[in-house]
Amino acid sequence: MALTIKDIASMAGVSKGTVSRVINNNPEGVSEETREKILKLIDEVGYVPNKMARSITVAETKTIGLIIPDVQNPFFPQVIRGVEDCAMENGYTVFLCNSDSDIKKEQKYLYTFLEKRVDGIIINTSGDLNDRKLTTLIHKSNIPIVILDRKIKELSRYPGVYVDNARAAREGVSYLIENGSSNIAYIAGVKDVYTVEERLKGYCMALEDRGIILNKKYISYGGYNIQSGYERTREMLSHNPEIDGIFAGCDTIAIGVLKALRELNKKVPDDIQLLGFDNITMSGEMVPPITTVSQPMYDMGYQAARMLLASIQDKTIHQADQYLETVLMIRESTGNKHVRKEI
Amino acid sequence: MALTIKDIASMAGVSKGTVSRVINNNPEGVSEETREKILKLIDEVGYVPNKMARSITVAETKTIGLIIPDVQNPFFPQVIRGVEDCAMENGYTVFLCNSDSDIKKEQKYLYTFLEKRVDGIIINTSGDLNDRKLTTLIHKSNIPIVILDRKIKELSRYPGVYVDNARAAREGVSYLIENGSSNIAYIAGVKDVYTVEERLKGYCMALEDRGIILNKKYISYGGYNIQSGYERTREMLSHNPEIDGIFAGCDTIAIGVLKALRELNKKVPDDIQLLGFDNITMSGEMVPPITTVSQPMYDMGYQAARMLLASIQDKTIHQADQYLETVLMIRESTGNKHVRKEI
DNA sequence: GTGAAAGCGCTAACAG
DNA sequence: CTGTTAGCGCTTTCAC
Repeated sequence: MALTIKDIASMAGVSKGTVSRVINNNPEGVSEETREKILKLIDEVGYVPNKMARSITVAETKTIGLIIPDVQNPFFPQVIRGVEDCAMENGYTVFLCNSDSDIKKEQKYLYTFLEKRVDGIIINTSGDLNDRKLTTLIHKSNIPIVILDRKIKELSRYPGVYVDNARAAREGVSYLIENGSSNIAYIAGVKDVYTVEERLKGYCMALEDRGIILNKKYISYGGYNIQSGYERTREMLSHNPEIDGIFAGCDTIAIGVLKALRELNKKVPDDIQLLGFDNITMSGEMVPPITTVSQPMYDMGYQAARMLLASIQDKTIHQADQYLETVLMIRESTGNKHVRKEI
Repeated sequence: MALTIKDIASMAGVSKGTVSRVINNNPEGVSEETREKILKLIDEVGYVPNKMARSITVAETKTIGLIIPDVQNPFFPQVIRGVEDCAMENGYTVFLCNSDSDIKKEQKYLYTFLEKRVDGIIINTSGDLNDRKLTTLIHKSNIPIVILDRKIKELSRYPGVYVDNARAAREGVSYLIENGSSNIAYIAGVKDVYTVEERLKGYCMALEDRGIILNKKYISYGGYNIQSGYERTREMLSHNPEIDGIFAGCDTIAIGVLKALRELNKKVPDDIQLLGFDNITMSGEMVPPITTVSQPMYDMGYQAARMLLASIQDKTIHQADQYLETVLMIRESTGNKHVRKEI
């Protein structure tokens, strides 16, 4: 149906090889004259080279696969954008796949990536792949992979880009304590997820630093959504009215927490200080604006892609894990209670 | 390097054809016995069929391309998810591309899709493609396309899924008027964008319905972000302090508007009513929750994909444009001023 | 500088 | 039921 290199060759009265050299911008092996003639012809007749066919012979697709739990979670659009920008700058196109943190879907997508011979994969999962055969296939395929944000046991041999969640959480929770909170709840994300556990470590360390004894009742696991943050906060406060600080597992949860506090007539930060995590755009637009641990989301995506492209280009070098910096964004949901009360 | 169908064939002592029949689940033409033998072998040695190679011979890639302005705009994640879900359910993988509404990038991506021989394209652009040659290539390629949300002049021959922006805006603005506003500003999106102009029509109709004369000073065009909504509102109110209602071009803008109103100590809705558009998650979480025109974003994506897959399967049928329903989500940023004042 | 030929991994008749 | 053959559209030696 569509024009092929063969058509162009015969139309131009040259061989396929020559046309091939031209469309690949092969600098040598073709005279300026014929090159221009062919280029002009291609333009006139509207020939679009079939990259699929090229890919099969050169064994590279200029395509990378990206698996994330869900684009609808506000954390991801920025990292996706980082990945895509870097990919695009280097001539790669990206397959975007939402796994819903469902192992079955992750497996399916990974296998599809293998079938489609993507040049590399960036993946953010909730935990383990749990499929010995798949991981074997992946290893054997020799395809470069970089892990994003959450470590994966079966894929521990691959490099990744992370943030020091424990350190960041420790810093944030310490700030809460410094500003007068001592009964701090951790309205966390899903149990057993790497980042959730790391942040728990940080939370515990901060308490320990100040000699505050950990109260397990103050920890609640659940979904990464507003509703879940809202419900768990109401639940938490009904049982533990003494709570005067809340560390939310992510900003989306924090927004739900804030909603609950508003309904319960708790003043933020006077009655209860609130700390989020991520620094999604909306966290700064709430009333009050939420203090949060800012993650370099765009950069995480961008760096992951850079790393991946580097391993694609040189499969022999072993990339080292990369840890990006977080910064505590102090806004109005936290603050020194004593100072405030004195006003 | 990797195993090929040929390797499997020789290992199993059969021909490539037989292996091909097995991996394609071709129901006939192969005995249960050899089928199982081959399947077992494939599993043991870890062979992953090369879909690239398959694609070139069967002329289908099971891939679709999706172009949107920017994943980071909260409107898109849901539509992307709708597209992806439908694609995935039907065995397709999607290329996600962010164009930033930049014609050059749109052209580049479109050309890449042609080169990679995607089976279909879903596109949301800001306006015209402005590239006669490209559109010719697209037409000649005979590739199915569906337009998403915004009509495109050069691609008017393709079907799309839309919302009746004019009707929706008219309904929303009418609601503002019914509740006592008469000096209503339209803090719009980017000028000349299809949806922006359609909503303007609705705004004008609503005014006309009630005999309110259009004041052009009340219309402001600008970016789809919080900052822009914020700045334009301050500007607008400084020149036109009589304004008692604002129709924001989208919810992101509305959030910026709200921020400005808060700073200016304008009570919402008592002093100024606020109406948004889209119904992104956060619009319901603001204080006060924003009344907005709810668009079925996920469904728009899902239906666009359905439509596309239908045209892929049957290139001869001509799909009709599809208009999805909006609903006015009445929340607390609007309300009857007189009733409120009487309280 | 250019053409011819072989081959990439797979599918699709066509025989038998 | 299975093997053989001829491509699919392109790249890549290797001669000339």
